[in-house]
Amino acid sequence: MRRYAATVARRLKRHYPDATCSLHFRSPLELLVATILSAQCTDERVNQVTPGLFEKYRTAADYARVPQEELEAAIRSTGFFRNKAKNIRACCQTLLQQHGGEVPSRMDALVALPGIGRKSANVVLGTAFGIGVGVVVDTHVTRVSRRLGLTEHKDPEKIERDLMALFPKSQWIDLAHAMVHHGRRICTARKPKCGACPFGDICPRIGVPN
DNA sequence: CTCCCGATAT
DNA sequence: ATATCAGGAG
Repeated sequence: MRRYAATVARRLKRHYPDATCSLHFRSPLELLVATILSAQCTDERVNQVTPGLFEKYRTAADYARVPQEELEAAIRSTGFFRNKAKNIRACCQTLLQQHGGEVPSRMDALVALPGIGRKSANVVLGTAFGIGVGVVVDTHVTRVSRRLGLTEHKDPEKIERDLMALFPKSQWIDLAHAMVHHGRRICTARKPKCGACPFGDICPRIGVPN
């Protein structure tokens, strides 16, 4: 299984060598906000909203004092806009009260923020700070990992443990980015392009829908 | 488990 | 019409 995982890692690296976070951001705070917006929403849609958002609100203090309805209107098209606006505001209020207005670079502090779960914390740690304390397990990583037979689990935290056991820590950040890109381009949820898949010869679920 | 929710592909 | 999109909270 470890040998198989190494093969998967090598091919992912070969086919998605420049895979990186596709959310647009210039600071840990911008990535934190973009990550909250990305829940059940395409990164492409988030990237249409964030330029105007980041121009208008620059600091945690800006988000902490913006009226709820004003922020809702600015992020409406990303869906779940009431929850997301509430979380961004509460999140930034906590940043001001407990972290000097800065985004913390520790897992325990990040997951304690309202609206930030383990997945979002892993995104911020890995992409903004270069710290791979875990593996980002989102909808794409879940689907790709299961189809490739790297895990049998459905619970993201159990999938994360399986991936952490199968791949060396040095690969965790790039691994998730590559899997996300693979999940978007080839191993799609609805109609996977198995004919064009680089794992066509080794995938246990090649041609098997869902 | 349910709810939150708009935009897009199928 | 329905499934899905870099989820999280109650």
